[in-house]
Amino acid sequence: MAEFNVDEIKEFQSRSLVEVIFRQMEGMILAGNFQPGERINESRIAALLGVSRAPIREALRLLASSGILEVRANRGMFVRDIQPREVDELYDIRGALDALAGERAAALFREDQRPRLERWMGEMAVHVEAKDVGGYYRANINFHTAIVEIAGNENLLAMYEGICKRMSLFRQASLSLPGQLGVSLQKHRKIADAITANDPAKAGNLLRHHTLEAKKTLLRAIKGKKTT
Amino acid sequence: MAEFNVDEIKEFQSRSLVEVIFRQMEGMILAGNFQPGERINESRIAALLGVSRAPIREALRLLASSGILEVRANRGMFVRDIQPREVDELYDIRGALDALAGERAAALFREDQRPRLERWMGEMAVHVEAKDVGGYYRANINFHTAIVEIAGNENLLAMYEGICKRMSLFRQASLSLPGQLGVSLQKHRKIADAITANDPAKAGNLLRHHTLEAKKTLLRAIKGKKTT
DNA sequence: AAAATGTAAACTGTCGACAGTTTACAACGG
DNA sequence: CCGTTGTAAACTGTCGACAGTTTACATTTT
Repeated sequence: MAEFNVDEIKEFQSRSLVEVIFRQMEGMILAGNFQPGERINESRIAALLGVSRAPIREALRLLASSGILEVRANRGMFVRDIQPREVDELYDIRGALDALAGERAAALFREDQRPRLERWMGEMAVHVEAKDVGGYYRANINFHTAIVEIAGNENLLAMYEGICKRMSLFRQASLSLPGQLGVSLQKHRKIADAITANDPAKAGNLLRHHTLEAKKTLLRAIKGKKTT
Repeated sequence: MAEFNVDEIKEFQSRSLVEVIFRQMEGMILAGNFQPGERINESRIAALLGVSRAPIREALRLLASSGILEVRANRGMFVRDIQPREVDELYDIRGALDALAGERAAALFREDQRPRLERWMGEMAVHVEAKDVGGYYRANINFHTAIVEIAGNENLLAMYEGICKRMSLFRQASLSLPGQLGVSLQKHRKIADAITANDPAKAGNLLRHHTLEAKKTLLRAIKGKKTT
């Protein structure tokens, strides 16, 4: 565990305390400040944030229900250690949601939304050029999330983001990326084109296929390396 | 609000208190003991269950994150009042998950799982005969849930059940059922056959189409009646 | 009579403390 | 030297109480 960004904590007034704590903790866990498997010490966090344990516990329970933490009775909350088996499951779900999002996005797309897609296409290209795997990973997620946003289904967006967050807890999440960098760009180009051409069926199928491929590549990379 | 089933509360030992409260409250809300829009009074529930407010609050926060309750700052938790707009969203998501589940279930199906599907097929038939809309609604959900279980993806199952629970909060959820009763049985027969024949593509397509149809029927029924 | 204002009750948000369990560790026995 | 047992520290789970906000109601004003 590591330093706290106490700045945001001060914005008491509007948001409720547990929401602020929730966001703060989520950010820190996803940023890697806590290791998977590590226990979260309620008292310590309460002391660091200068609040009592009650709101901390409520926030942690929220993180547990979103799949980022794990509750063990009388032992506390632990950062979840996502296993390949679960990544497999999550990828399948993400694929189904991606396909739905692609269909709806293609159906609803309007020209003024084009920059929201092209922005991330551009960023991905830059990161491929620079061989910046981390940057590419983020731009890639942002691209897909933009599609879900355009799909205009708030519940879908919430679930999608939840799945992405959980998957990012998987230690070797970006293991398969290096090999994909080149091919990936062209696939995303086609996806963006199908959406901007208002072709739901095509966008849906491309996305379904794309996510399935990504999953296979990752799982193959894991079995190849066995780095744990 | 109404009576409490205090029986289950006694099983302290194994499960944690907030889990018991969570299940208890969830059951009561879904059973209709609380009206959509109604406020949940923490103190009253704490008194009724004979515990303090702390575990109650943690359980309620969980229910809020699962979409059953709504948090309003400094005003408390309210039973969510699901609107047609959101049912529309949830149906689309459920459709995508149904299709995925159908594909995976058809791929993984083994003969010894047949009774799990046929049981609910039988129940649906009985309820159609008796024109018992409520019973049919439950058997129908159980049938689809059985498919998701056979798909063998625990995360998918959790999400699926979450969506079904939220949809059941929609007041006119069963509005469209009466008209469907007859046709529906044959459709489900085909779905079950595709799964037991290990035909993923067919099962997936049938389910996708089926859910879409159900959504259209319901939304049409709502607009027709406008009963709110 | 309707609107505005002020006040008390009700309720949520947060806190500090205690009870019960788990964990870490030292003393003991093989 | 290794395993066992017992004890203390650490931590979670729960509680009762208080502070601050919202809500309901009675009073006043137009």
